[in-house]
Amino acid sequence: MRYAKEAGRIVIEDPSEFDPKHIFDCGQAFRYLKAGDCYTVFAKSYKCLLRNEDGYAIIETDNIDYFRDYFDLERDYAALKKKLTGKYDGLKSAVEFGSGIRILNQDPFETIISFIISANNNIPRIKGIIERLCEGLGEERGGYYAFPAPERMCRAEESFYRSIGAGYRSEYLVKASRRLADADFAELGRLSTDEARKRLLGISGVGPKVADCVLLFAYGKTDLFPMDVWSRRAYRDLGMTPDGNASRMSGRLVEKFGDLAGYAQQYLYYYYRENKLT
DNA sequence: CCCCAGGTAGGCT
DNA sequence: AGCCTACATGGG
Repeated sequence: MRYAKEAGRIVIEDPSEFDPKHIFDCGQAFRYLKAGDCYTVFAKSYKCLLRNEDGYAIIETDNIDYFRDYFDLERDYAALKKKLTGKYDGLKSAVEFGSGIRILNQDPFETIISFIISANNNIPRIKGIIERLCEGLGEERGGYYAFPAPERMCRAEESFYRSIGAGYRSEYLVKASRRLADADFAELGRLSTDEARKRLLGISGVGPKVADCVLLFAYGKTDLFPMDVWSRRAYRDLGMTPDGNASRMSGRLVEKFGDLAGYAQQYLYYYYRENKLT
């Protein structure tokens, strides 16, 4: 995608491949504030502002290199969408609807913890819990808080996680952060999707769905298809027969879409959830 | 009162 | 392996 780096900001000339609403309303990240068409985004210990200016999309930040990678700016989403809609039926309206989506490259630890919290929960609550988690344990960064490091989270007690509203997931958060306190997150990313998934499934609170979300939203693995209630609803529209087993359905979709499966899932998820299609 | 939300763990067969 | 249920919490 074409963009220009300037002092303290990135200017995206063709915002048809970059729409903050699509990027953040598609449920891959939870730490952002919306004010009109302006977004404030927090990731790891960094912050950026997204806004429109004369038809340009602007990313304002002190950490240009971090957010260039975070927003996956080197990838050609126009080509990717063309491939998806050209090769497969039943994706056209979903891809058009979420045309400005980008799959983020998020911090692995933050993503694991965030999606443990996401289990059997709704997005406004997830956002609130994560916000209180950062306020309680994150480093103060001048007006906002970083996402807490594993070494800090593993020193907090279960009662703290209860107090911020994490409910029964509090026990998972304690166990997971202890497990991850000395983890090599980069090494996990060098494994195959299946090997990395196996490792993630060993973490308390991480099941198949959370593992796939972490692999997709933090490690850029796209030969996977996280199954949830909305993707399930999309299934029959792809001309396939749901058999009730999420693992098998996911597997068949990966066979169908290959390395584009993760992208296909994200367009479908956003389209079906946003339009409340059943 | 009910049902639902980007599911998972533990127990049972 | 696969199926079942409890699980905190808040909103509709």
